[in-house]
Amino acid sequence: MAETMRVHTLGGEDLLFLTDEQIRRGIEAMFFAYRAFTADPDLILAGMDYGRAHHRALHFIHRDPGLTVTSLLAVLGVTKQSLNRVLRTLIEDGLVESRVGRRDRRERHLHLTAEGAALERRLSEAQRARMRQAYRAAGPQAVAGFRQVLEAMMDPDTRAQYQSMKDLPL
Amino acid sequence: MAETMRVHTLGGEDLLFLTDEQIRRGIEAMFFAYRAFTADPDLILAGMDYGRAHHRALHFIHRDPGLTVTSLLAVLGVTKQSLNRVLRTLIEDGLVESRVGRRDRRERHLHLTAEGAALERRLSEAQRARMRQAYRAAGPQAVAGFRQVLEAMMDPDTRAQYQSMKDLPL
DNA sequence: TTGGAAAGTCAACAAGACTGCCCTATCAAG
DNA sequence: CTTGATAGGGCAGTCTTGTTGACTTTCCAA
Repeated sequence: MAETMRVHTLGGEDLLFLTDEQIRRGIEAMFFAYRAFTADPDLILAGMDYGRAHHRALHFIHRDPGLTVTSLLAVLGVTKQSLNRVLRTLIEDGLVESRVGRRDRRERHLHLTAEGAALERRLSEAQRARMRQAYRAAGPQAVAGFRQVLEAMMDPDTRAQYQSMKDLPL
Repeated sequence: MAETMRVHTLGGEDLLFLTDEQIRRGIEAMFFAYRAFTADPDLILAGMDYGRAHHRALHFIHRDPGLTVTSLLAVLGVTKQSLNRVLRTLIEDGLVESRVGRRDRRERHLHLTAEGAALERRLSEAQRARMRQAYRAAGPQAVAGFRQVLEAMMDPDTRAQYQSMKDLPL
């Protein structure tokens, strides 16, 4: 409340966008958009025994094949035990392969099987279709701003990780 | 995969931002940013008996005091039973007041008590602080783009609801 | 060689979503 | 005044996904 309607000017640029009300609008937009963002893959997963967590695991294994359980843990930001349950079902069902590390045999390196890659592609394509449509509707300049704000919102560690991921082969 | 690296030009404007890889980056940005977005309120809630669901209820009751249970249901997009559990604890703990409708006595109109408003403010301020910092870092043009993309991503019904909400008194 | 640290697994529990079914109170229309 | 629809609530049970705690296997360094 304190800042509501406090509008300034700085270097000739108005700061209307920093009003509490404007920020609240952004918060709500984030909530509604994220719900839509996850809706399509969730619908596909609903039939199977899988959920959103499986999708996330498939996504990051696809993006960085051979990554270890610990790395995946760090990216997903969940506990080892939580990930393990998800990973176990994916391995049992033959979607993910877990290979013992050759240099360090404590490590498990994760890869998608053909079947796993197929599901990943299906989920990913559903999600990308919505994203692509939103990008197309909003245009390149809006997309650039979208990405800027999202990056600025991340925790510094996550942001560093995110930015370094761009180097990975897709 | 089909569209990877397919870059076009349309009216002199490049469509690099529609590459599958670019869209994947957007998807990951969305995931990481949303995690940060909910982190601060979650931390506050962690100590109490409440969770994210309580925060959402408080937010929308604050934004639209006196709304009915059914309206709140529609906004949140959850089932009656799921909301009911949350609402019951909030009412029992004296954060939310449920008033019988005067025109239609079947309806329950929801209001925050002083205590409820205080918690809402505390949660909201934590979330807004991050948002404000991100907005400030990215600048007004980026913020406009951010909002455009998020709106384009929503389901049409949600978008209509979201856009009409701007008329509500805060 | 032995002891600590790291990687991963198993078991049990909690939050919060869901469905299905049942109930009351109220309203509105025939 | 009855009857059907609507608003709200409750109970039981399930599922996903997060948590903590305790355990095994493996590695490495003193």
